[in-house]
Amino acid sequence: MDEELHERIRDVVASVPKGTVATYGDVAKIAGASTPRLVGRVLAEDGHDLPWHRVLRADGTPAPHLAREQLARLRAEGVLAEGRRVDLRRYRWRAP
DNA sequence: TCGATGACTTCTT
DNA sequence: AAAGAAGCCATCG
Repeated sequence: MDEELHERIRDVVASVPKGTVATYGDVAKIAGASTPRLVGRVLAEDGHDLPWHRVLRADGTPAPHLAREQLARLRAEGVLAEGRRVDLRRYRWRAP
């Protein structure tokens, strides 16, 4: 069932270390999702208990409606964002 | 069944 | 650099 994929995505998001961020594409790739859209969809549905704020887009810019909350939470974890863009070169998470 | 939508990415103009 | 289009998967009317 797709629950496994769901679970895998949640696991990957939960595996992102504090003070670090990951892109949807990376999460999708690591979790085994065929497309990053699935990650976004899963987070929108079951991401309420996950550090979804550590997941950004490929450009380092979060979604428009979440940007405010996202950047605030990231900043609280030590991730400094320039305007509404995060320095992925610096904070991007690397899979072990 | 078909068409539209969305926490996306990448290529081409 | 900025904008448009295509590709992708799941859900909803």
